[in-house]
Amino acid sequence: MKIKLDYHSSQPLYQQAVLQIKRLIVTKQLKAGEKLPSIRILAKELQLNPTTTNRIFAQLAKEGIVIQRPGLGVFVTDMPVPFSAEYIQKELSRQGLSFLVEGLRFGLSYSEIAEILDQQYQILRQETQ
Amino acid sequence: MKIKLDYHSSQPLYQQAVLQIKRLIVTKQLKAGEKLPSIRILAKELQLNPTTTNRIFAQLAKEGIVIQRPGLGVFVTDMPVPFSAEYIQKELSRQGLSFLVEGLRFGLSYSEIAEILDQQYQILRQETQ
DNA sequence: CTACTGTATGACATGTTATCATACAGAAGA
DNA sequence: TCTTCTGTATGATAACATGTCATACAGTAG
Repeated sequence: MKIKLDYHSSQPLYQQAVLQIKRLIVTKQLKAGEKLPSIRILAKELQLNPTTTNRIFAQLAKEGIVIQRPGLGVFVTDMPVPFSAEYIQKELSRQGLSFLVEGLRFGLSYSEIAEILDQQYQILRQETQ
Repeated sequence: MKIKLDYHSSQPLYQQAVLQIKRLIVTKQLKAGEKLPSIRILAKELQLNPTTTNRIFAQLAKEGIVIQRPGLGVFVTDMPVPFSAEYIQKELSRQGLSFLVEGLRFGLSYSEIAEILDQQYQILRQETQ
């Protein structure tokens, strides 16, 4: 599975993995219905404990992104996002504000910050299948 | 001090406060050289323990945003940001990617996500003095 | 039956978040 | 000098997050 973890980062490994799997999904490198590696397989691949790997999938399942089926495996769902528009707006506003304030604090202008966002989007687009 | 904490949020209180003080600084509601409330005063104001309040300032001091001076108080610095361009680029790219992937996962388009960022920026602009 | 899957539990270690209390030391003004 | 403000440092405590490790249970398919 196309996941790279930074084992020296201050970001928790399972959070890094969650983001990267979401990334694979939004870029359609992982499609709805597709099967992900099993807990034990992914654990070996990422050099993590199976319990930690399970936490990755449990987090994704909690957000309705995958479904874990005993005896079968973990699959990408094709359901719509189970969150209200208000929640989405509030949550993204919080993340956007944090991103923005950090950028301004670093001395960047708004257009420079927006450009970083655009850069990341272009990278995602290139990955998109 | 113009700080509002969400005591029911999953975000740590001290992190919320750090972000809000940065926000006051980038909007120039707090200017370079200006004195912030003392640890004990802010602690009462925010209903926090002085130790927790000190953590807020210690974090800001670590990022070079304020300076703590015994007997005097806490002051906004006027120094440039002590981080390399590479670090800034990497850090903001990470935050931007996370923001972007969350938004896409929520089913928003890139322009909708960019608009949320713009909304937040307009709010900041209105606060700016 | 076997071998794969996810699930559930406990034990454990470390770090974060936060409260509480106490003591120390620098700065300023009366 | 004395008092009172300031930040600093330390130790105890608690709950939770993060992560490892091991074991057992249960569902699915060949």
